[in-house]
Amino acid sequence: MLQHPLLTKREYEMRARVMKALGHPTRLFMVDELSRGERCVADLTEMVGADMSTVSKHLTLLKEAGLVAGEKRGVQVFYRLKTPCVVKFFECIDAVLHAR
Amino acid sequence: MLQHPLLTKREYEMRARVMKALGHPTRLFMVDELSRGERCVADLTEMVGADMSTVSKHLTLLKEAGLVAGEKRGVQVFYRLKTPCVVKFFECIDAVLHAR
DNA sequence: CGAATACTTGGCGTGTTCGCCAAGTATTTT
DNA sequence: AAAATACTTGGCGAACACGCCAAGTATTCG
Repeated sequence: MLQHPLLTKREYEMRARVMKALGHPTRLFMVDELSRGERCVADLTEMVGADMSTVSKHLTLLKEAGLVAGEKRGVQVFYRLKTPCVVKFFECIDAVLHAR
Repeated sequence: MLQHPLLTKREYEMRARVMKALGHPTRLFMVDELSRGERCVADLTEMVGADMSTVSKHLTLLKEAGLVAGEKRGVQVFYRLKTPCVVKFFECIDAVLHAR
């Protein structure tokens, strides 16, 4: 990374942060689910089967990575996928998995 | 994840493992570099600027995730990218980053 | 205003990741 | 066979991630 970096160190760090955000089964599930439409935290919590605080933290992490956005409507917060291209990752990942 | 999972829990775990492997700046750099052609560990070590043992462990992790393959030739080990489609992730990631 | 609902945030224990150093293996060279 | 090169593996401390519970905030409803 010292000599002739293709990108800067900081750029790789930023990219890594996005990939890291997707590196958890629960967050991957939520992204998959959000690709079908917006969901509120309570719905996701029920689907995931964890504490709501845990789900909320996962969503915060995804939001900080720039992958989702949340909008408060009344007492609920609805999350949606900001960058649907992420869904295309899955095809490639499955190719990786099947090639083993 | 309990009710009506789009995929099984295990499938999300397997996918997460692949994404996790890409969730580190050094590994992301190496994948990027390997997309240009095979490289031996010493070359990558010099580029990354870390201990060779560290780089070797990163490569092992990428290999276990199914992303790269290593081939020993003489005293060197050359790594190559097994699934070039991973490179396409970067476009989307940058879209995510620029959309913030 | 008080209670209820839907979330977020703080804190904490546990487990995982990451980096280096040191030691081990394998291949080539002398 | 000994030395050198190119790795890999083990071990260890520091930092980070993850889960739950408890407490806090915000909005709505009676």
